[in-house]
Amino acid sequence: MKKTRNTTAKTAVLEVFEKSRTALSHTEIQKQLNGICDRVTIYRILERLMNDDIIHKISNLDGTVKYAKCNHSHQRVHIHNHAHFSCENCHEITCLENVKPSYIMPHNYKVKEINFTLSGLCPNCLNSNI
Amino acid sequence: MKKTRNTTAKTAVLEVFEKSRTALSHTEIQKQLNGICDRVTIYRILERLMNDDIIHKISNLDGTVKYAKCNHSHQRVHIHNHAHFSCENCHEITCLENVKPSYIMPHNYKVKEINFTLSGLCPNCLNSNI
DNA sequence: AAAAATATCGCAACAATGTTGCGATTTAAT
DNA sequence: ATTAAATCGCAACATTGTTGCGATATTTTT
Ligand SMILES: [Zn+2]
Ligand SMILES: [Zn+2]
Ligand SMILES: [Zn+2]
Ligand SMILES: [Zn+2]
Repeated sequence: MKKTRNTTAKTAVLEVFEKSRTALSHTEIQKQLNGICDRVTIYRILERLMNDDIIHKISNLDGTVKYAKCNHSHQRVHIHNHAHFSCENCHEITCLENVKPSYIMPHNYKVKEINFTLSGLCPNCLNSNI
Repeated sequence: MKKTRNTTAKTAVLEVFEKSRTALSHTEIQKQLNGICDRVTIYRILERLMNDDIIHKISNLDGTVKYAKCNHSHQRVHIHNHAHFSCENCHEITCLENVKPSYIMPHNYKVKEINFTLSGLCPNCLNSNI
């Protein structure tokens, strides 16, 4: 396994995540970075951060992909089994760290990862009475 | 609401779904149609079929999007709350009609749709001892 | 059956997102 | 300071999905 390095770009990306309450898409990250580095570099940084279990990927029903910081980084077995919420109005995606689905699988499947995304209206947009 | 029509292309797409045991991507459908119609037409047919609750969309963690026939088409309230399984080896995606997650949401969220996709190894690939 | 209305289609053009190769640069270890 | 390896920028490409518009096909009306 390669050893990852700390670079200016990587630090900048991490700061963007630190500042954000919600999950971020590649494009949103790029905008906030303000030209600090190339588009491709961001993709590569995101990949490294995922390998290092520092961020995780969230894939939404509409096909959009976002990333969020893991705030449980140092567990022995690192699994993202929490749910995510995607607001159809403001398009924000947030981690619901405390929402974990329970389910019963048929035999003969080996489950390694789950992706549980709920969509609808977030508290903000619900109150705005859309 | 527009009234949808039955066209050659639409019928052909439906036949492809009928023949398939697993969910299909736009590209896979296109290949099976063998040039019967344009790429764009397939997108438009898929959209119509989704509006008519004949197929549903499945979005995978790796960002790929597939479609599958609904085999519960004539319920009053049409919701896809079943899980899907995505095999990391053969990349097949199948509906697990009987697997439905239970979960507890915080207040103030209005959930309209869920997307629950599990990934790992399907029975076929598990037996092949990968 | 012919005419009118409208849903669908094909094509071309575009946009967004993600990937790859490679030489140049930066980082971390010696 | 030297060296090895990871990272970067750039250009080029691939894939996926969208839009506009004139042409075609289907359905409804007359
Ligand atoms: Zn919202
Ligand atoms: Zn999360
Ligand atoms: Zn498989
Ligand atoms: Zn399904």
